Amino acid sequence: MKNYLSARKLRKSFYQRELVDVARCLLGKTFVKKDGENILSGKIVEVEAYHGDFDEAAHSFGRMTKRTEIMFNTGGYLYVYFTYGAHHCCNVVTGKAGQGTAVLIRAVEPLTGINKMIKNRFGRKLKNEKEMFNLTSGPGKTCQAFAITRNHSGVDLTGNDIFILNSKKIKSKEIGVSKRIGITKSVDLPWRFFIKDNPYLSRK
DNA sequence: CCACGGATTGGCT
DNA sequence: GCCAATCCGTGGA
Repeated sequence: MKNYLSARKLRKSFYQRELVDVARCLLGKTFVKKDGENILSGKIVEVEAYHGDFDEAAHSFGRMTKRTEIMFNTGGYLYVYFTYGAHHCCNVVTGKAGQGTAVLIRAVEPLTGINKMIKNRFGRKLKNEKEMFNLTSGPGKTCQAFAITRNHSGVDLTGNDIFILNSKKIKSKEIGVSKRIGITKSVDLPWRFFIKDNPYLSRK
């Protein structure tokens, strides 16, 4: 197997930059979770940005609560929330203390630990090849495949459990931009970013 | 204490 | 394409 995991771990200085810059730069990077014997990893192919100051769709908008406290920390931590009584979604906290800025990981392309991801998602083997593209093609799916729950909210991304590895920067012309998905407020902000034509996107 | 709605998903029409 | 499932965070009484 190609050694996807030899690259260097992203440091706090990467995360503590401006929200949208971090969001775009996260595309193509390798999201990693150590899981006992397994190393689960995937290439980040779709993200969305959320901002506490003026973005009404953000959980951090207007107020800090116990749940969203981690979003107001300095960049470089994980924020995980539970929604619709069924799904977890994970975010990368960015920027400076007090900003309430974070990037939602919406989809990844599986790289290593794929059999474990399949087990976590479906509890069985794949029925067909097509199901590979249903493994991590959404924020809830990705958390399920990586077995990430709100117990992981607050994890330090410069630690050894969950982190992101550097990679070559994705070219601007390869990055698609759109409005965010599934929200009802601040719907017009063009803050969804994705790698064009990647088969693991949550939608085209 | 109670009511309400959600940064989604998958199944059914 | 439409919509129910399902639990918890949040805010108001």
